[in-house]
Amino acid sequence: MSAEDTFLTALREWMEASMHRSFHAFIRHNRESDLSLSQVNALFRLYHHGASSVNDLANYLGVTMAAVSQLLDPLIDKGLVLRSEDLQDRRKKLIALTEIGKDLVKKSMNTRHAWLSELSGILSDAEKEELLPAIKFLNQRTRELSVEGKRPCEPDSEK
Amino acid sequence: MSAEDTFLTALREWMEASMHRSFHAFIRHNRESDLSLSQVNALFRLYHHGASSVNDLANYLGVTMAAVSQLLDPLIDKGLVLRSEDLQDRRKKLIALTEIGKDLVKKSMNTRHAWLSELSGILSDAEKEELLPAIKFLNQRTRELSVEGKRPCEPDSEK
DNA sequence: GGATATAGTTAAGCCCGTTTAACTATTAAG
DNA sequence: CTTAATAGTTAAACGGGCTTAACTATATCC
Repeated sequence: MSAEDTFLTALREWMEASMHRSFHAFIRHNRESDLSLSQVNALFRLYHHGASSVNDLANYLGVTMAAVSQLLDPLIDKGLVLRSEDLQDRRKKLIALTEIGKDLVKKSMNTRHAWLSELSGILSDAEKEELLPAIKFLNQRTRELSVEGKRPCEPDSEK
Repeated sequence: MSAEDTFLTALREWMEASMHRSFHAFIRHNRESDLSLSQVNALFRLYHHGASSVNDLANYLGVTMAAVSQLLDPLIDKGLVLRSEDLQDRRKKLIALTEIGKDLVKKSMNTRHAWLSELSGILSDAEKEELLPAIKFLNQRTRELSVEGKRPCEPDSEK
């Protein structure tokens, strides 16, 4: 097994375990909220990508603009999201998170990642100190990957 | 900021970025398949937890047994899952992944984690070698965490 | 043995997220 | 100016996932 493969295998194992642990919390949390999966995904997209058009969100979520337009209404009513005109092109609308919306996303992420505290709990201070640089390094290099904002998503349909 | 906080913050940032990158691929992949979210979750549960009863799956998914019983039918038709009697308690059924089912889960995970290859690609061999012990260590300690979780499927083959 | 509880399936009906289609408004093209 | 294309909204209809309720079968308790 090459060094490349060993590294990828270890990384994949870490991701599988992480996703599995985070996912259950996510599904349950989502079911308890009165938001649909698409609504939650839209909020996360806005959180990571910044203000977007309805079309962007539709492409990202893989649904029609009509669906997005409708799923946004309750989000606006709840004050999670703001819908304003794009001054460059007045056909477009700019969808953006409000502070309340951002808080909700952060809270949701913390629920998903509650198990990380548990993990942190069984590590000694020395171990954490030793791991920290590696994690920070991974974060930094991941940020460099295909910089956000490059392209909302792949145009799988003609666009 | 305490060492504990610094560590947790770094870990959380890593998880947020990972989840965000993996999630889009997951949603799209899921939408393209003709499986519902619950069906996919059931398959993942079976993969990580091993053979389960209908009741177990219902609790895990947060739905009724009736729902599980119905969502399993197509999975059995497709040959992804096997439904057999529990010899200890003949009221129960044992739901288990077939080889085809395991392959599908693995394939799905690889799609989700495709971006890891991209990450690996921008790292030098020296960097990977330096990161490897930290990742392996995290994997090991995470495995110890498992209170709820059972053993995953034996990692028999690599794809 | 008889009563009750648990595990699972089936069918009917509901809910709600999505699509389709029709419409408005703005921009771009000829 | 006229025509076509793009962005978004709205309403109606569809479809699928879930629940409830009724039923079968096995296990447990007295």
